[in-house]
Amino acid sequence: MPMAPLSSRCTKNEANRGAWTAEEDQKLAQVIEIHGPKRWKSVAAKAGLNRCGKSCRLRWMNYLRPNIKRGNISDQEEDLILRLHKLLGNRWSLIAGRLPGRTDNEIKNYWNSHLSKKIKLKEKQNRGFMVQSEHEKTNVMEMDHIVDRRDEGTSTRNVDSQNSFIGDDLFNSSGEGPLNLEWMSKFLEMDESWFELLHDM
DNA sequence: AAGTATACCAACCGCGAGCGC
DNA sequence: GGCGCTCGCGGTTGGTATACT
Repeated sequence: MPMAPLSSRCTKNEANRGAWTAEEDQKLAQVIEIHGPKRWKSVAAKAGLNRCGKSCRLRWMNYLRPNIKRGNISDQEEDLILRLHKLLGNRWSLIAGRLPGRTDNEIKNYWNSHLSKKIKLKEKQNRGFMVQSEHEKTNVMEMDHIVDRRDEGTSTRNVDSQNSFIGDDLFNSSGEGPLNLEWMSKFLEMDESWFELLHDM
């Protein structure tokens, strides 16, 4: 396994690791307020933090940034995550970009700890396996609730079939290779209206 | 009450892309 | 064009909280 470039790794001098303290948060926020969220290495140095720039960036992006929403992901947001994931796969930053106030890390965690399990259980149930625990039952019921809402109304169905088409097109890409890159770039340049459709569903 | 298993999530790691020199 | 630096992304780890036995 080739080593990553030295510049991408935290050095021995940047020894402070683990959970951030309130004091560190405050120092970081102060420096960013003055210098802006860029040049993370120098931000870390200016703040007098024994942390690498990467760590500072992550802390800012996931916790200290203004307008961050934390916890309590709503049904609507969950629904949107499911749809976007179906469409985009594990493109967490893109998905997060469509959920104001949510971070890629939070969505990734939410997916890994909640949604992926729910989906597996749903598939298990669809294959005819018994759902045994109360926890499993709750998960399946929640998935049913989301699917039911998605299937309400003809306009929803129409949009859903459009999504399916887009998703299939996106991931099948004329049968060769994992992605149609030309299509993907067009998709990423799409205006907001298509995503508003997702919100309205 | 104590030990163990599981769930959750903050933080770290490695990699690749973009940019400037 | 090559090199080094910086940034952003997605995968993974590890600590803590909670549930279960």
